[in-house]
Amino acid sequence: MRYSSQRDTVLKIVKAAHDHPTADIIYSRVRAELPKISLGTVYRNLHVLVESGDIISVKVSGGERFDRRSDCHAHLVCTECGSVTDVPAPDVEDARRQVERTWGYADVRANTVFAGVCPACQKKSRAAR
Amino acid sequence: MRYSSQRDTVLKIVKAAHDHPTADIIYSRVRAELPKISLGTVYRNLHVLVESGDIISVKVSGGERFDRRSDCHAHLVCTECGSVTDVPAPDVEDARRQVERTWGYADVRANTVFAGVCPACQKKSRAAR
DNA sequence: ATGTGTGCAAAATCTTTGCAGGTTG
DNA sequence: CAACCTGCAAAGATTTTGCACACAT
Repeated sequence: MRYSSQRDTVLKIVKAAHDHPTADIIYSRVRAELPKISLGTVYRNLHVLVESGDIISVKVSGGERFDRRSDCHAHLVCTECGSVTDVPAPDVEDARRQVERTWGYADVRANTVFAGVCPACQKKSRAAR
Repeated sequence: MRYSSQRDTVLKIVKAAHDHPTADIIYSRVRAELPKISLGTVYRNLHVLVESGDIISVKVSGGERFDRRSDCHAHLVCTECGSVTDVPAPDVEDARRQVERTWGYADVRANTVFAGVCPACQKKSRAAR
């Protein structure tokens, strides 16, 4: 993996983000520093960075989002507004190992996603009635 | 929700499937019985059926897949071939309640996805070397 | 009759890729 | 220099939607 200012900036932007941005949002933030960068390059670098483990990708309804934290944690998604929040990961190590053993899968990683309605959206839907 | 043969058939096909098919695969299976059905109708009905709780949708890399089972269980995804398998859900009830309480979210549901390399793909990648 | 559901096709997303030229080591 | 990376734009893939007509209740 070779140095490039584009990759460097993409990484910096994701590491600075606390809102699990989409590729498109990352694109617009990176453009503030590198106005000539292309969306294709952003996608290519995001995937390289996921591959290298510097960042992680979270699949939720609405598409792929990127996460500055690469350590073990779970996500809490609002089903109304789509916001994503980091939360501590529950311990599923026993289940993980059991799945690995029982189904013969290799390198099994576990991923927990909680989904519900965030306080702001609860308020909004109460007001609508 | 009103009756239609299209919705009825989509539901029947998903309930009969054990392979977590994509919308497109469901489309082709439904067409065996209803050759005139359109892909748009399949999408519309899949979402209605998810909404009503008859089936569930699983988001994995590569898109949305649909699951005949609507009861509590987890998924095991192969990162190579993308196959999806049902596995027993680990107990994350304590964590779920804690998230609900701590972040003030309503109706929080938990979802666990395990990802690894399936036995068949392990074999394939060993053969490649 | 009335409101839902459908087929069709166009459009809207979102993501990937071929290519020619630039950059890094 | 050789391998890698980029910008651009076109192509892909997937999902949604407007419309006029049909069907269920």
